Amino acid sequence: MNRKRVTIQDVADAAGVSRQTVSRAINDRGEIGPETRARVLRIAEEMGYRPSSIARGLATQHTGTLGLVVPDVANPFFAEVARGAEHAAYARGYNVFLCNTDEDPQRELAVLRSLEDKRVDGVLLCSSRLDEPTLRAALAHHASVVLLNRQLNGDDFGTVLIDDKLGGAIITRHLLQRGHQAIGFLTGPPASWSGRKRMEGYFETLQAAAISYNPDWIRPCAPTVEGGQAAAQALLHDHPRLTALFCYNDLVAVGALQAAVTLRRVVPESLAIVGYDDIPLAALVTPALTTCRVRRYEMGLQAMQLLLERINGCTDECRRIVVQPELIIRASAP
Amino acid sequence: MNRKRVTIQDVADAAGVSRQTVSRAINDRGEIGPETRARVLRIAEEMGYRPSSIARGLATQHTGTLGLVVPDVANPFFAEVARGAEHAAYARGYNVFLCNTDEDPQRELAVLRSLEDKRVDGVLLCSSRLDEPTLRAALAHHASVVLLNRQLNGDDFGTVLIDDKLGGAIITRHLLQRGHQAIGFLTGPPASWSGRKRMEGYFETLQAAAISYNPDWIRPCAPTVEGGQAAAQALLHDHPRLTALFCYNDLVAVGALQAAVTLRRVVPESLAIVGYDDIPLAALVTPALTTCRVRRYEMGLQAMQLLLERINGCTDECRRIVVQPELIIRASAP
DNA sequence: CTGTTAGCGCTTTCAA
DNA sequence: TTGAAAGCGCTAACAG
Repeated sequence: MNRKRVTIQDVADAAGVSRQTVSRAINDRGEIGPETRARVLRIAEEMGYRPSSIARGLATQHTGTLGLVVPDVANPFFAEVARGAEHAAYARGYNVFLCNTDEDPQRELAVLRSLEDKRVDGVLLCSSRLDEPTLRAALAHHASVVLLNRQLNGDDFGTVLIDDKLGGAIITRHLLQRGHQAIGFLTGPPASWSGRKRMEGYFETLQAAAISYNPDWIRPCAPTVEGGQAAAQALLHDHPRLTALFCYNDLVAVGALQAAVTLRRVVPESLAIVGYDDIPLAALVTPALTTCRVRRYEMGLQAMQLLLERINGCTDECRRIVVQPELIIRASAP
Repeated sequence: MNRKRVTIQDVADAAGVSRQTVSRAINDRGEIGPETRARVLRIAEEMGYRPSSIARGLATQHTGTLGLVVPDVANPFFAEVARGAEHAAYARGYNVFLCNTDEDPQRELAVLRSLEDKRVDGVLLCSSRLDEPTLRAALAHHASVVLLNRQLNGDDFGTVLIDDKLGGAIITRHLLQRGHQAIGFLTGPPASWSGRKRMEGYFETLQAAAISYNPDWIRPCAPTVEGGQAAAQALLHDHPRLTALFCYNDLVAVGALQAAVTLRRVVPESLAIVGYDDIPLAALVTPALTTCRVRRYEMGLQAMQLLLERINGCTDECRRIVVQPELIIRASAP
């Protein structure tokens, strides 16, 4: 089906020039006569010549490939980030390796290593779950790195962050304004940095309003519908007086919605529920979720653009992007 | 930050052997003394040596990379397929390039070409929107190809298909059994092959039951919530006597659900609605959607496994997988 | 403007 | 069992 590929040498022979000249023609370097150029290009085209990125990569030490590491592409959050990232990369002629970590640190390490072996020009690492020293070590051999949704101080990495503390504050303030005083908090995975930041926003807002809270109102949970369902059920069982639930993300909030049905708590009358992220689902469940919108596609796009700028030498200014979340009020916590 | 990479030569020098011997050690070929092997391996480890896939790829003509082409990763259907595909690839030590086509044939062509330049070992192409001759030409230079959700006869491609005709029949039969006779059909994009297949199942089932249908009950629509909303609204306006709606996918069905609210048609009492795919959303909207489940993760996984088998020489048996959809009965059409 | 000479880092012969 | 030579397909550096 596929005979041997045509190489630069084949084209050179057919055109009666050296490989160099062919190389110059296809790379559009100046130093070549316009007619030679045109002729070589025509012949290359006719022969169906396609330069091998692999050979080119070996020669130039640039592969035109990038690594995108996410916990799980099937998670709507990262799916959109991935889409934005891929778009930005495509626009600049890069291809991207998609890698799932499944939230498994071992796998994250393995993936980072394989990307290293593939000699990617840069890595966009989303929501890393590795501890600081391990992460630093794993990234040491990568030329350019952008971290999304994970902070690591003092290193030469680009960073894209959601202002989650602000998000936590926005939501808490909204609930306080609607008269809620006993607000439960499902924080997501214990290792989640964004979960902790949202919690800070929650704490500070409550303290600023001089409202006391009970540490037992705060529970970790898997960042899924099932996780939210289980955690909400347990929390509301232990603390039936809670009038509102601040959920780690929209999936958790949907789980909480289900738990509310089971426990015969009417939302929002007897229990207000707030999510985070504003995934498409948030507007489609009943009641629709009040949530904090994060522009995921734009985040992925900007993160990848940042990475590309850094690859192309800009490492000073091109350092840090902070994305502001935005309160979206719907029926679950009007 | 990152000094020059250590090469096989560096390791060879340090160990006082030839590059060959190092190569043999790391590739676990037999022809090497066990103690040399151990020593070389230890030194390589100490020096932090990582073989360059790129150089290896040039030498062996195998890159250990695969292409995954999807219309849109942010679409939950393809996100899950991508996850399954990536898992299968990872398990066998391959990396996968993620490429979005945005349903744009030009972009699909461009992406297939760039994958060719990257010398991927194989391509998993999902829901190609290219016409037959163009598709054939675009795939001609790829060694191994698996097509998912797209048929192309007589060529040396692996194929993974959903039995959509069966799906269409299953749904239609269910609706007939519940006494529906006037069943509208929102078929999705006119170019969609799966839409046509589902329609065939619909037709045949109605004919077998000697039920007449009106061609005007069948309407195309964008495969989105908005598309479903608009199309359902228009269709129900023109044909208020319809008692059931067969929707191209769950997103369209959710749109239809919204249209029903607008038109004050209570679901399912005054209008039954059925979706397709069983995305997570389907179980979470109110009323929950009756739908046809397609195991997307497994599809992606199997498709990639098929591709890997074909790459490793099995091209006769390893040809075609047909996935059976499954009726999931929920509240929207009990 | 064009060609020649060296690699890029690895594997694959083929000898020793 | 080990090593030397040659080459994968391309570009960089230097001549001419």
